[in-house]
Amino acid sequence: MSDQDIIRLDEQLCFMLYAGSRAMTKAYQPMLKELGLTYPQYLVLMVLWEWAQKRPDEPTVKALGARLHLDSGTLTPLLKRLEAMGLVSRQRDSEDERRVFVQATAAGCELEASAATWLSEARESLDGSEIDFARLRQDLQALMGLLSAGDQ
Amino acid sequence: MSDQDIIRLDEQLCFMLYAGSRAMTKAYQPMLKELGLTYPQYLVLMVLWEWAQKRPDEPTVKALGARLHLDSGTLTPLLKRLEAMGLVSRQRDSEDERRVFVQATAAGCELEASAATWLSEARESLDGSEIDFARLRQDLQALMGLLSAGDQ
DNA sequence: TCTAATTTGATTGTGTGCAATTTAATTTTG
DNA sequence: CAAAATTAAATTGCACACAATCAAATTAGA
Repeated sequence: MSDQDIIRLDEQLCFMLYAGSRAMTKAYQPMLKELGLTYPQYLVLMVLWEWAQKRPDEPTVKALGARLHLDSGTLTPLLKRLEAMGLVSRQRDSEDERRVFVQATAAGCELEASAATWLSEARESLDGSEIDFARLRQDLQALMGLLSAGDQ
Repeated sequence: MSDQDIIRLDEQLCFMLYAGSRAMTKAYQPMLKELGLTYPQYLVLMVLWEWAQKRPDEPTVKALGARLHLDSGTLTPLLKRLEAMGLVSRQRDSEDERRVFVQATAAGCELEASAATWLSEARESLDGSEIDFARLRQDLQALMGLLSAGDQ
């Protein structure tokens, strides 16, 4: 394979991932506008909803960052905005004051139902698509594993 | 399927796309640091390299935006930075002064060889992976088509 | 022709991402 | 126990993304 073909083919995967991610964000805009959230804010809330239901412990900023692959430089201001909106509460751990617990408030949890309704409607409109979404998700997960093999 | 399962499953695809895109960006950092570029700057140059070789016309900001799904609010400052680095030239069309032609300079074109070398080495290290990259790319392309069906 | 609509970039403002640094708290070591 | 190392958030600075708006140029219509 020539060097020029390599750079062309390369564009196909790294660029499709980049463009696909932004296209997905755009597809969520109608719902996000209704909820008054940005896409990353929605992802954070989604993790907090799941945490509230399935895990006994409260997530710290660090745990949230590990789940979303985001660092405190991104999460701290984002969480402060969610807190200002009354959707999230932040509380420093009294046992270890370096840590900050994060939790969805009642108002934050109420958004889950609206999101779920909107999503199940959106999903219906995708029925009949040729795309194997489960396989795509699995491939992306495998790719993540490969790409982040070197990370801590 | 319950509403709660829907919101859980949903996370798997929209989030994997979001995280996967950023993981890919991270994987390119060693090369990008060497070239002194950001990831979006690299994507822009990649399109300009391809344009220089395969198309007779010069791309305008609009054409570049259409190819990358980016608008002028993102491209204008990015292109100005590339211009300041001497990697790109911008010239207003004298026939229609609303349009601005963009071109990689000689210095900008020289980066292609380094990128190609780095990529072919990186690709070797992925040999033996279970992932079907061509299929993944095609699935992403199909998804893009589905998601951006409503866009102009 | 003369105005209205359209097109193209540029600008502005908000919100991420992330590298690098700082600060404060905790744990490890000598 | 005290100094050093480590850890968790926060802060800072830069570069995207993108909605909304603006300004200039062109095209279309009456």
